[in-house]
Amino acid sequence: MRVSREKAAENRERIVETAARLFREEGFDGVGVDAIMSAAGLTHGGFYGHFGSKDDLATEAMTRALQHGVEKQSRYTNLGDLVSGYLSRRHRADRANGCAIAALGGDIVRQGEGVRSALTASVRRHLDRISRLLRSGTAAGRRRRAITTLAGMVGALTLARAVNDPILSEEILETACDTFGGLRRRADSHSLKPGQ
Amino acid sequence: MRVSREKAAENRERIVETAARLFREEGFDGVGVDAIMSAAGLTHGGFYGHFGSKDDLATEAMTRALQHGVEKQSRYTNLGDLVSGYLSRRHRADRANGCAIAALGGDIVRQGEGVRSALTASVRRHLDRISRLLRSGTAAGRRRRAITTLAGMVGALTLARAVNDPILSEEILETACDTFGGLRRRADSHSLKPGQ
DNA sequence: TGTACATCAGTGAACGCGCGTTCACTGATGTAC
DNA sequence: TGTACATCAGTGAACGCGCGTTCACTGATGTAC
Repeated sequence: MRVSREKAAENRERIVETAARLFREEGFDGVGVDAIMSAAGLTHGGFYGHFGSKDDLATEAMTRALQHGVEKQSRYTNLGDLVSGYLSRRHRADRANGCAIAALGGDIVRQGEGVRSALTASVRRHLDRISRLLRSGTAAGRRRRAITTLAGMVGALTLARAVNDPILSEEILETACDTFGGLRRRADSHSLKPGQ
Repeated sequence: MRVSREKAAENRERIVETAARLFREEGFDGVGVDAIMSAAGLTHGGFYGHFGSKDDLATEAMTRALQHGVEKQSRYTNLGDLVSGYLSRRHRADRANGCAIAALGGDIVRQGEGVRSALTASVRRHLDRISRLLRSGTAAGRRRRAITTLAGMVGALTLARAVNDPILSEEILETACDTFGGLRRRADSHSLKPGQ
């Protein structure tokens, strides 16, 4: 059942993309080689013709997912849109196609250096991206705000997903969206009224 | 090799505490029943005398870890200390005894309802705690700031741990610490200088 | 208080299943002439 | 362009290991008298 080189390359590509989705959805240990290959429309035996090990695929798939994330953020031309896209109900519900840092951030510490380097590069680009969208302040100040904004986004999405209660989840999403997106920045950062 | 009831209760307790540490360090799938029991100074066979399944232990251990987290935060009397304790090098390095939300937040979505309910309760208590430490603003404003502060803390710790480069990690930790802890609140939230 | 027996916490071997990985095989693709 | 052969992408059975779980057994603890 040989397949054309072109088709084989497509298959490999599809395996990586499928894995990138499944890993984000189920975690690294939550999905097996068999499940990935099936989801890609192949059988598990062919896996090692494409990759040296499941770990190798994990590295490649994560790198891919992180790249997608950067590309997605690069489309935005203002911070409010970027943040409300990230902190949306859609993103909260769709782990499989969403931010790899939020989906697997906690597990990435235990992954190989390849994945961690890819993540670090991705974080840097996100920070540059956000920093560029900030309209005011010094370069250093914008850098700091980029860091706190990214941290706030990742943390808020993690919390909104982890929490059991839809109302609290919604509250987290909306509040973080308003604050980090810029709507409530001044109002929330310190008291409106003097006294106490 | 029967053991006194008191000793047996201690053993059970030690299993839960050990599991709470190991799960945070290695993830739910990263550590087996055998490893947990060994670390607790017992053999794996006795496990099912204490728990119905590994999942049952996971629920109990996570609940415990989350409680510890709330207790730890409750000791602080001002926000700056709380945040700089959370966003410290020590906490970054010590996943095993640190915040369960940051360590396992991404995996908790896939856990049972028991764990998620415990996490939700824990988030609520953290928010109340932080809200109470905020000195200024309306109740609603403090609530919002509590949410963005918690999100920022969790996200910053996750990023600082995940990132490969110690310098970037440090920068994230310090910036988030200053901003969410209150030191740079006004300076970062909007431009210091008019123009541009 | 002391003795005899029942209980049961913990032990370690064993089971079964799933998962990562290997391998002999198939048959379509690619290539040499 | 057509034919003959080599290559190799993909298949599916099989292997081995680890892990969650079970179980017969041990011997100290708890209890009844």
